[in-house]
Amino acid sequence: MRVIDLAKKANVTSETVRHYTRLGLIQAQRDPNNGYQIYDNTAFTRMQFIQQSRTLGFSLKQIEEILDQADSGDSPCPMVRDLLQKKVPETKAKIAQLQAHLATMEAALSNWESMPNGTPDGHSICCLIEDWEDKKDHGSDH
Amino acid sequence: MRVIDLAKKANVTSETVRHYTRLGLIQAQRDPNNGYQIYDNTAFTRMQFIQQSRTLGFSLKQIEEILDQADSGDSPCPMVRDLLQKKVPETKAKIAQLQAHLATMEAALSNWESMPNGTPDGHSICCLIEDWEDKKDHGSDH
DNA sequence: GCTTGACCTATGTGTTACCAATAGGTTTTA
DNA sequence: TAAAACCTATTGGTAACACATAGGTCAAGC
Repeated sequence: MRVIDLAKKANVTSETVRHYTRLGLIQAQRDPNNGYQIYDNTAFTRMQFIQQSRTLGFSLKQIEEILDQADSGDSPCPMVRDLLQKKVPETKAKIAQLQAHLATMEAALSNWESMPNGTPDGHSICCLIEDWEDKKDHGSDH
Repeated sequence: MRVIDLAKKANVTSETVRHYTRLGLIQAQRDPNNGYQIYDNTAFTRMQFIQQSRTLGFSLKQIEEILDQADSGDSPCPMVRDLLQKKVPETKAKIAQLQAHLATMEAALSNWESMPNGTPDGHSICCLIEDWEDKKDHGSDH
């Protein structure tokens, strides 16, 4: 398989295949005639594995570690379990933050419905944001 | 005020102040003696405004547009309202995605409790991820 | 008077996971 | 045979800074 064949098979762009190859996540042989990258089914399997892992929220760096561990003969499973167990609370925190964020936006929008569009006068930049500002000091962002 | 004074007053790092200055979000005079940046209270007001806007989820690029519009004498309020109204559904979508993600992770973790740590044999990289893979095909991740 | 430490300057690099553009070589197809 | 579609490697872009570099400035203490 050449770049585009693997890309189509794995349903990604050619750039993504090249990117993973550059990072060493998948391996390729070289066609001696023209220097093209040649991929085999192992590469496709790894592509699938990478996509599974990305769906689970792993970064490419973490995936690299998982693959390295597997390549060196050790079972990456305990590591994977650990990583996921750490990701769960992180994801929960992110969700909570976004939800707080959303509440802030919706509160601002409903507050603003009754407010005029102030024309800047040198003191105020946007009365909507500045007036809303008085009502906070209880939500911490980050 | 010098960089660090404004930074302390606005509760950010000096780097952030310099960053905003480089982007033109806040303005500074130069001390003719040594070339240091000198900030006045307008800069502090804008720093506060920027932080308010960031809390509301605006990007620096959007904030730049808001400030530009205010600086050129137009009220940015309608634009701000529009931007926020667009952000609300985006944020809801992000939350939904993260929640789906979380459910995937938790399902994987509970599925894996009963599974062994496979040692890689050349066919399997991490049985946990690969076995779990069979059970999907119904959740689309972006 | 001089060193130390804390500050300042500008610039460049790193972060994430790619995408896009460049410039050039190769293969396929009409 | 020429154009279209592919390949190569390298570079720069994305967001919002953090950090490092190399050098200049300034206050205080010895």
